[in-house]
Amino acid sequence: MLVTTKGRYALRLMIYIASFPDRKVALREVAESECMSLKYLEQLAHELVSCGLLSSARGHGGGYYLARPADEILAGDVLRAAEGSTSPVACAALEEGGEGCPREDICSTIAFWAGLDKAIEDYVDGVTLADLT
Amino acid sequence: MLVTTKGRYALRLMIYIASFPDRKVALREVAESECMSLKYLEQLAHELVSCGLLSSARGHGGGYYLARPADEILAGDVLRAAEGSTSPVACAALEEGGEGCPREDICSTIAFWAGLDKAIEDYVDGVTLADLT
DNA sequence: AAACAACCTAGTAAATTTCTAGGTTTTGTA
DNA sequence: TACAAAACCTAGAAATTTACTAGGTTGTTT
Repeated sequence: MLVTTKGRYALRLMIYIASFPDRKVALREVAESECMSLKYLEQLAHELVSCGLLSSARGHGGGYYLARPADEILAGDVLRAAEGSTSPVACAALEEGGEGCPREDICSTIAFWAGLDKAIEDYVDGVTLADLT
Repeated sequence: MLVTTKGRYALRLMIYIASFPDRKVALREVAESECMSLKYLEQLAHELVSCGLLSSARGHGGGYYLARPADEILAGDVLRAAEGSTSPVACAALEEGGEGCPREDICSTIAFWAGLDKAIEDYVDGVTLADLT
């Protein structure tokens, strides 16, 4: 499965936050409303902050808010932040700048996987968070 | 990852067999040539037979061969046979004839996942085994 | 009869994912 | 200034899935 629970949670979290553009959103609220583990959400939200998708305010009354306007955040950005990659296969030759798979020259499937990768990227990068909210 | 080792092995196995259209191919040969576990290949090949993609001949001199011409076997057929599905998420609402996810009516991401699913299906069903051989 | 190859069933080891646990630091508010 | 609420941080456990192994049986050709 290309997208795990983590990726789906990340997208739901981002959509939830995006639906309240005028205030900060505390994870406690998201956890209750979306039936997700608060502790898991905390880890996830932190990763999304690291990737520059969310900003946060600590302390009482704090919470998370979008780091950019919803129409400038791609679904692909969220999935890559959560999943690390949206690539359908773990094949070194598909990674940019990588050293490449030792079978690369004899592997007839590289181009096929690269094409699949592109089809997926094109789709997830064609939808913004604003489209989903 | 949408496609696991199993799916990649399945495709490589099918391509290998397709590259010898005039004879049966024993798995021992594939295992040695492609550096794959014979026992794992046996299980995999059996599944591909069950799904109607391969035919087999037992006994000395036996082996596997394509059940249909290579240009009538889609990459998607192979991946679905090996992976069970190529759907990027395990979301009941995406399965045909399923009962649907309990969050379906309030889940804003269903359509997004369905679209991703379609993008993937369109790609993998647009490539035949003959294209890869 | 012997060799070879598909077929079959179980189980195990490794990896990954999901989630829990128990904190600390920071900030607003009474 | 105490307190409550919230983000931040680290470690690890539980559950699941994946990849692979093990040891056979059955069928076919030579």
